[in-house]
Amino acid sequence: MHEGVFRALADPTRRRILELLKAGPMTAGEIAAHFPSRQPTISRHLGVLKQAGLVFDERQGQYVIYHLNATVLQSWLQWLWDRWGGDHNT
Amino acid sequence: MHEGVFRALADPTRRRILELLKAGPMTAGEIAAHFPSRQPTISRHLGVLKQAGLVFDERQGQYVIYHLNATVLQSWLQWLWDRWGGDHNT
DNA sequence: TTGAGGTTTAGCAAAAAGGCTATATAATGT
DNA sequence: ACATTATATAGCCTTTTTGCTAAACCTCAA
Repeated sequence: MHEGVFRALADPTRRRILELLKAGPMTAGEIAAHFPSRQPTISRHLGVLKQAGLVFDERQGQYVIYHLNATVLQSWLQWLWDRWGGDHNT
Repeated sequence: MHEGVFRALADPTRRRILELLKAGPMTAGEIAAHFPSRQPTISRHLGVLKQAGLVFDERQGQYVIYHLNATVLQSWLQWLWDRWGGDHNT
């Protein structure tokens, strides 16, 4: 169920992308500008994140805006915690 | 810092190994017996988990007993939650 | 010291992941 | 229709990961 999430998070660049998006939505181009990798490379990372459900995109004119999918991230974290977390009472 | 953990958890077999060890320590052989893969293959997975700090081993005679390292797992989870978790008040 | 059981290491082949360039697609403005 | 900007896809190459077999390494018992 959360397999894609684990795989997606395995890459440091993808984790940094999520960190970026935590601050708010961003176009693909803006995201790419934060990394040394080429635009198509980042585009593919975004694809992996999207397929994992960690982000979603929204086309706005010629731009594609990426959003963090906090819900999926949260539910994954919850699932993790349930399985491996210790005594967090709630 | 937690890079090894992310990489280690990316593989489903390794995650299942951790699940197994949650129930208690186990010898390498016992662990391997739970999987279709060959024993050397599992041995290498154990090596990856060990390097990530997620398990530690203890030789007992000819056996090598693997333990889950709950501490490392916990601190990784904590770190995750601090970064991406929502409003868990504590 | 030899033998057997348990585990790891080496070395290889196949598959997956990541990066790049070139090209395609989408929307915009002229 | 055409050029321009933004993004995605294709195709290629290199590196990493994974699984296997064969061989080495440890420990125990005889």
